[in-house]
Amino acid sequence: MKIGELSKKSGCSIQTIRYYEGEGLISNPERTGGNFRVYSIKALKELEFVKHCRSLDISLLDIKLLLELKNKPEESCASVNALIDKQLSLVNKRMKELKALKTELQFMAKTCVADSTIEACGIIKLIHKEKNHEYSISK
Amino acid sequence: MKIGELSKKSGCSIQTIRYYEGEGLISNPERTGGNFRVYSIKALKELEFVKHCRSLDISLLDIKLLLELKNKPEESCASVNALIDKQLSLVNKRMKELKALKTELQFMAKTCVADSTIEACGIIKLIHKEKNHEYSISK
DNA sequence: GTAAACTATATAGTAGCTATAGAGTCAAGC
DNA sequence: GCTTGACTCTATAGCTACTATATAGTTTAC
Repeated sequence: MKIGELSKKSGCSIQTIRYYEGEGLISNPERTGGNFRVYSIKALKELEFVKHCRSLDISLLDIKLLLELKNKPEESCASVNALIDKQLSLVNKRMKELKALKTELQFMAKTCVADSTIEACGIIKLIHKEKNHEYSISK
Repeated sequence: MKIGELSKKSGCSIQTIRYYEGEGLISNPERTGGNFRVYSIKALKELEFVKHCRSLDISLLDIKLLLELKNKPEESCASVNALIDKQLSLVNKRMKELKALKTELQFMAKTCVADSTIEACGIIKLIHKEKNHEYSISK
């Protein structure tokens, strides 16, 4: 198949496929006489692996690492494990941040009574007042 | 004060301060004879406003919008409100995604029994098998 | 034979910074 | 007066993971 078909089957854009090739995440395809890329089912599998890793938010660099590890099937899988753990703690960290963000934004939303003017708007004042200290709910 | 002091007081890097200036998020400072930037407390306040917005993950574009709104104190604050609401739904969306991610990563972590080989590692297999369907916990 | 659909490469743009190169400025100490 | 070190200046490139564009060549259908 050509790149357009691979794109449809994989759900990756044509640009992204070429980009992944350039980054060495999928193997270089054969070419037709007219220099068009030709892909096999194996290539689709490769691409799907990368795509799934990306859906897990694994960085391209780490995906490369995983691919290298896949080529050493006899080695300990501790490194694969470590990578997933790292990914998990990344996700946990970002979730914490988002939760704090959410609380603060909700607090802001509450301080604005609709149909007021910007001058009187609680939100702008809030952004000004708050600095390093907590958004003083109590006290 | 000069940019180094402003950087320390605000917690923004020197580069970032110059970048914000270029983007029009803080006003252009006076210059000394030797072309050094000179800042006042007002400038520090401006920078803190931007920084606080950034800590709320508000985009530079939206911060610009907020700054414009601040200059029209007599207008309705509905737009400020809308901006915060937009930000909130963004955060909610990302939190959902992260939760799904977390569940999947945790599932993966469980499938790996330490000290196995990569060949036998459940994680790599999992990344291969999973496609569009759920990571079949039940069934 | 030609027009539409597809593909190729190269390059620039996105967000929000950070890092670097190369040069100029300023204050303190000798 | 001169040097040294700390600071600042601008301009440019780099980061991640793509997306978009320009320009050109290739296939396929009618």
